[in-house]
Amino acid sequence: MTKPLITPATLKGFRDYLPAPAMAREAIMEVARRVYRSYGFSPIDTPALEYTEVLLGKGGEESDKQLFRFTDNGGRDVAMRFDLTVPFARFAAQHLNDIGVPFKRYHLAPVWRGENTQRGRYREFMQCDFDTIGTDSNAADIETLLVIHDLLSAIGFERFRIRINNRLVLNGLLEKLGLGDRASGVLRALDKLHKIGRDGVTAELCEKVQTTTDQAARVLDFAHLTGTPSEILSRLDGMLQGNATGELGVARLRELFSVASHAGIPPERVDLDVSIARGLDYYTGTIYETFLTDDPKIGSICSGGRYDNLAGLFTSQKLPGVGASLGLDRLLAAMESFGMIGQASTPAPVLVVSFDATRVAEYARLGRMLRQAGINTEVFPDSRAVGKQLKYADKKGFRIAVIAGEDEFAAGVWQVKDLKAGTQSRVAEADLPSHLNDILKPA
RNA sequence: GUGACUGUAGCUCAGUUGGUUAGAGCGCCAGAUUGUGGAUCUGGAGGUCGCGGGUUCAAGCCCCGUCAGUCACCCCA
Repeated sequence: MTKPLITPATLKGFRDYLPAPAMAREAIMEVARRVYRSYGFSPIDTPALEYTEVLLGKGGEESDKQLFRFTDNGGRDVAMRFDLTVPFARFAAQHLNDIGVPFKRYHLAPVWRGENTQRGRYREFMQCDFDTIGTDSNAADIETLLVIHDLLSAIGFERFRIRINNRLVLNGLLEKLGLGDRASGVLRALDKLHKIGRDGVTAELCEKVQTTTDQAARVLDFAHLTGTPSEILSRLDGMLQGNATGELGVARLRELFSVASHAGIPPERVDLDVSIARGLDYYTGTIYETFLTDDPKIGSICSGGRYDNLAGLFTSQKLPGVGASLGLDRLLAAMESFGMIGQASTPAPVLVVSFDATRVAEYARLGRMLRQAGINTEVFPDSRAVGKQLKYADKKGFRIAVIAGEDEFAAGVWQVKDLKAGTQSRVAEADLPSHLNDILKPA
């Protein structure tokens, strides 16, 4: 009588990571940590599960519907976080006395959304957030742009565009048009300009948002501004003249593009795009979206913006801030389609072949010696045929095999086989670390 | 959440108007090669046709449900 087998399966939108993609993911996380730390952001962590009331109502109705929500065994109404920003708001309010302001933190962690899946859209995915809270200064907005740029650049991307806008500009225009009360509907329609085009947006504005055709036309004229940031900004000066909100937005954008240029950000990587609005309701100032030139369909892979009052739900203390989030799993899906994920499934470049079963101690000792020299090394556990072990090394993506049998032990040397070059040489043990490093260095 | 398409070996796929033991390439395992991977040759293993029902003498193929993936909408990383 055999036990019925359980079908091994993962839930819709939840995925396993095999070694090669898992290593790519960890590598990106290490880059993100390094870049964030280089700007002085500190790590924090928060629980995956929160009281539902903490998460509800902050990201709008849509995110409420997407919550993984249930009653725990103690009868509490709980939910899994759907982003890292709302838990951060709770965290900031709760620990304000300890953290002080301004406060800069980064947070790399999975989040969960019960929405329909697609390539690059999962129900569990990793976000890499960084935020600066407790300051209104435009310097923080500018720094956010620099971080996004340095991050993508450090991951290895060259062809990407950061699209920037400022909600103050949009709000100023809407005030002038008498649409201030319908801002979110207008912004939502406008955000689709790149997708559904001018006529589509006009239709949505007139039908869903109930604007007049004249209002819709003026919104679209505005949204269709193209050119360099400074060209667009001069046009905006005229369009928003006399509106304090709009003028402030333009001034902040002007400073941002100017500083970015002085800081050496390549101009082809930053766009001023007055049509982007972001869905999330809590952004109030600068807005960022990042698209890969070679895979725009996968969506924004790093987005964020400025908000006036992060923690208003939790404290009367006003906490303005600005930040952004890298969508790690979405980025990884894009990298996979570019063939940017390596095929190696081992983090060790060196395999010590177990040639002679009576020399287990020698192989183990060598492995330790190489590790102490900073070279990741695996010792094959079984004394199988050398050919088998080399085949294993080849398949797993080891760069070097170190081999020794009776002859080598007698001569006091090791055979070093470069699996990629196909070359082999006899090396005295004392010279081994430097010899191996010479082979590994270019990679 | 709404709508559409797809699901056959580890992978990519073929499979006639429904018709007997479901095929190929690649990969995998073994051998040629008992001290050396990638190439070549020979042999071999591997399939509940996503899963569950239904129609039929007969279902990989038709119908319903379900799960998963993809695409669009919505939303967004």
